Amino acid sequence: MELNKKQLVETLSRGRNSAKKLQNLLRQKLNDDGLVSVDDLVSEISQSFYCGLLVLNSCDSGELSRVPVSAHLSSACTGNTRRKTPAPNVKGRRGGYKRRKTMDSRTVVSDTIEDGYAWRKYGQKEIMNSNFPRCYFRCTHKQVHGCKALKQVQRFEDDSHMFHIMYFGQHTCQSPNAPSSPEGHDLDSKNFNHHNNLLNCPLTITNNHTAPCLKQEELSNKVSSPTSAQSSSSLDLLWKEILLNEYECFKNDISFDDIIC
DNA sequence: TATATTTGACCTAT
DNA sequence: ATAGGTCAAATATA
Repeated sequence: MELNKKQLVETLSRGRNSAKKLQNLLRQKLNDDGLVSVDDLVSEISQSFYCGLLVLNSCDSGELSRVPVSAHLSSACTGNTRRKTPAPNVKGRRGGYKRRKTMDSRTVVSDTIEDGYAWRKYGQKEIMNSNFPRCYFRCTHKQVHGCKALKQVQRFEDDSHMFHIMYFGQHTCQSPNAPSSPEGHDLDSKNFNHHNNLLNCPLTITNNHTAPCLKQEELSNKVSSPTSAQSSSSLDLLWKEILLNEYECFKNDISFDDIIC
């Protein structure tokens, strides 16, 4: 594990440096119209790598802290009082829970919890050694279509803009809001080279020990058309370098659960 | 009124 | 014993 962590630190560092290079390159090449959104996106990429490094470092130092829960994820603490009287004893009516295995799960690092699907929140928990609560969602169409898709969202420790999102199970519903490439459908590893999609893709990690995948999400509304800014072969090379860095993590069989202590 | 959210209680795995 | 995942009553909102 120690060796894996070292490899991960090196890989993330290289990825972050590559993103920085790309950012500098874009600043030279783009006009003012395209600069803002693309620049923001590259900053996010760089920030993602930085977050990963921070998480690793915080694991090493063992630093723990408790800070107030963010209002964004936890509007729970609004002072509203609920259940003035204790709930009746319902022991015996519940049971059958199974702690979920991490297999068949997918992890997404994104700056938004939106993914095009309709989710219904069913729980929230304070997590040990974590500044932010973990929120639990299930598909809104569970009742109608029996859709078993689940989602957990937790904000990153050291960066209030990024979310660690874990998906469990596949969407079996036909949600009208569902994106064309739902998160439940892992892309083939061939798509790793499809750089036209990459500007819009937050980092996705699968736990089923298959090839890494990338996910199309709604960051598309934040960035200008990738094709307009990617004619340069040097840009292609930089993107490939960033993606190869990501791929190396999984070639070495490092799962995200290993990173998040 | 229907649907969604909040949150304490309950349950299982470790 | 504890942490994390889920349930479900109470409450909020459209």
